[in-house]
Amino acid sequence: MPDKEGLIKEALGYLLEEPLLQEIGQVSRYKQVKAQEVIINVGEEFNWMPIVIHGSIKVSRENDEGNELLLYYIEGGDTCAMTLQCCMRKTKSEIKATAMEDSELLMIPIEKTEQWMQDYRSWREYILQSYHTRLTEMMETVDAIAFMRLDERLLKYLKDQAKLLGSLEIIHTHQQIAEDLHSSRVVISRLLKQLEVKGLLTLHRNKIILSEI
Amino acid sequence: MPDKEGLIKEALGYLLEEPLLQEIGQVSRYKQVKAQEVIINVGEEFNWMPIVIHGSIKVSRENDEGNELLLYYIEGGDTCAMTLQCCMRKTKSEIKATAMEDSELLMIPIEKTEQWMQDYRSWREYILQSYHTRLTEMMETVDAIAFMRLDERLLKYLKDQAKLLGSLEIIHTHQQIAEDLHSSRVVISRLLKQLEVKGLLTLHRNKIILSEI
DNA sequence: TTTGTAACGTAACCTAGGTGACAGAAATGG
DNA sequence: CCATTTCTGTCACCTAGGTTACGTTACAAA
Repeated sequence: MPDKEGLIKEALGYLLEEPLLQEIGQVSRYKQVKAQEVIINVGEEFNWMPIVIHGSIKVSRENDEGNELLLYYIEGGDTCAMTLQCCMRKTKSEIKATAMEDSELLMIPIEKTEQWMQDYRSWREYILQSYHTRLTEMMETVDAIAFMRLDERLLKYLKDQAKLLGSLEIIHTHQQIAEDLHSSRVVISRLLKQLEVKGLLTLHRNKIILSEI
Repeated sequence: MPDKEGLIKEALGYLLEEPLLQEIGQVSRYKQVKAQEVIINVGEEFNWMPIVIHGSIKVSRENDEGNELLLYYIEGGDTCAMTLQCCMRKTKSEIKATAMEDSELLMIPIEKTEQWMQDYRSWREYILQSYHTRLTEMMETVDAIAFMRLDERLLKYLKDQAKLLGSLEIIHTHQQIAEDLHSSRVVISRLLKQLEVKGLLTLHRNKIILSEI
């Protein structure tokens, strides 16, 4: 177990009040997840509210027919409001959360969150801000699906990944990308090849290297 | 001016605490809007948080190139969390809100909302519930755009409208429908004709009559 | 009654993207 | 080393939906 208090302070110190940080230190559970690990799946119930203190999480939607679509990412310091609500109303999750890299989470027992809404102004703002960020990102997602062409979405996807993981090398198969964008492998291969011809990236097995962000 | 206290009690009485209802009565402004009236537009700032007490509001996204897309509806008793946040952070609206029928709104001054978050449990729950509902509806919208075919979306759209306005007669031109679904008039006419041939509806000038909900 | 206009119908055509099929290249595991 | 799997490239083909174009209705105003 690393220095939990230190990690909390580092990740959340600029967002939350000191006494709240201490409470978090007392009641939260520290958890490490490996890259590609599924943290929550559609239909599951969940009694802890996760806060990402290090790493990044991919949140996607999956419907009954197995169609999948990437919705947004959660980075260090963020939480997932959708999960929060899933906890508080004791409803089932409508989303799937997957670690994009090895990450560290704080798990907060839900019974605390309601109390903190009452006691801490910074907690209220944190939660509301989280909801707002998620809604805004959902809008961007809607924009992308509704208004952009697949090749533009693909390029945006690659650049987002690069920014998030801080590397121009994207370790993915075409199949994985196709799933995130809800397309098919053949189409992704085709469009990637076009982007390569334009000089925007180079293709390798399991790996794509962007020329620039 | 109608009996504002009565309206408030009727629309929000089962959601909010009595003392809060009284405060709302004191500080809110009552506003009537006509059908098709634009309540908020993209890029505008807004200093009041609206609560719909009667009628229904259509919320849509519009981007720089003038592309439009229907996101969700707000019905009686609901508020628009996106607007709330737009107020609290003093940021510009990312959405457009249009009255679908003659409607009545309560306008709450934003400086109250933060205070109420502290004082009233029912207010906190109301706001969080609103955010959650909006997020859930955004997910449904994403599902629809990403996974459904246009004819299915069109039928869903018509049924949603019928349910919302409580009538099988939908007063819209094909052009208006095309804008809400981000398609083109020709395509909508084509698909409507197909649905008519299948016996699911009948077509008239400015009007579509559904066979059933 | 005529005339102008907004709404609707429909045909011909185009393109983005999905599908199936198959071959070659790269890794992996005995 | 070979065998197997996994990934990628690239055919040919199909379909949903967008676009252009133009005619036909319905209705309102004069």
